Amino acid sequence: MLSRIFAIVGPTAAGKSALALEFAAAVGGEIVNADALQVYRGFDIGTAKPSVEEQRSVPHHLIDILDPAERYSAGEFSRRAHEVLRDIERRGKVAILVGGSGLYLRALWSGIAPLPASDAAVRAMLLVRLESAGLPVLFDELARVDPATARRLGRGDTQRILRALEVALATGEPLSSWIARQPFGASAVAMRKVGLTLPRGVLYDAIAVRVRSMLDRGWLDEVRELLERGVERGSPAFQAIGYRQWVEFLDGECEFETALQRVVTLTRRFAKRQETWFRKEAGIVWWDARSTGECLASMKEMVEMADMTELARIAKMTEQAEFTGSAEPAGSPDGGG
RNA sequence: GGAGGUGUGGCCGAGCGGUCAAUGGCAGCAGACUGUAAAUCUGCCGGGCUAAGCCCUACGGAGGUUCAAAUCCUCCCGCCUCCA
Repeated sequence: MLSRIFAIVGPTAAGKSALALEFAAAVGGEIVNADALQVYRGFDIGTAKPSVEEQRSVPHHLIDILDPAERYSAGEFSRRAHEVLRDIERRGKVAILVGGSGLYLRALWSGIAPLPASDAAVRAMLLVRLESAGLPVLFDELARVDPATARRLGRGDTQRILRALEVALATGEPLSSWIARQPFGASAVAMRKVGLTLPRGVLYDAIAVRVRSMLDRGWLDEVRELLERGVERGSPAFQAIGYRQWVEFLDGECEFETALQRVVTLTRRFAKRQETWFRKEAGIVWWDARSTGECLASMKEMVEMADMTELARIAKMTEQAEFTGSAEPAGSPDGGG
């Protein structure tokens, strides 16, 4: 069963999707998106979403499930992924998680604490206070209500300071005690983890090339359309790298070349952060993304082995059920290659 | 040909006699990360060491003035602007 769930991870532009597609086609698998932005409808080119043909050729899950204004989160992903995985397992298919959102994967792999979702009212109040009082004041407040978390966070970490305060205020219980009750690792979904990577320089070049190709495929038109359709510039989906920069360009706030350079750079830094994250994640088997043949073969082998042990198990059960006592021994776990 | 300006670490850009291996910013590198995570944040960032200290090489090049120069002077080289 372990061998029937896979996760293909690694930095952006390493070729995770392509490998997943090939693997899925070979073993009749289904792809589960583990990416924070591919969930948004209409944000296709810049998020490197699989094409419609690709999505038709292999079942895909957790793609295009939200409107740009809706919020996604690690917890939400984890819940939905559990469901999808259970479903795929029930159908006896191989599940292939693909994505580069480290926290999301960890939430699934290690079980994220059951924190309350973001509370809009509390959040709005905090934003007002941030505006009027400033971050240092909010940090001091956090140090009072949740000293453990305050100690952990940087004084300039607006995002986490707000979230920690939000949890404490909304639930009356500090974030640190929520986490203490169920830290990472308390529950887990086991799977085979495959990491795809490239030497830094090669990866950076690949990113530049891919950004260009996204433009050639009409990325700018896509952004233009989203704006025309009335998608708010501040909606969650617009935090995807590139989209914001193209909006600035389309709004006439910067030159095309400036925006382009910015997009490439941001993507590189993102890829670097992804590598930092996955590097320390335990249990990932790394492969050079330039030669995925071996990796693919290895994954297929794992599936075959899993199938065989499954067959052997079924055979054994059948044998026992027939209880013919001295019948010839049926299927055995070994076999040809 | 004449007048003026300018040349700083990978890039941009401060500094204009000592407290300068040189403020900032960018890029780069490393790290953190519990519902915004493609987000957010932190550290390092000339080289070498028996590293909270020391040594070396550095502010276009060569000289010079000073106890002391990226900072002042002379010449040379490159770039820019204006007048011819």
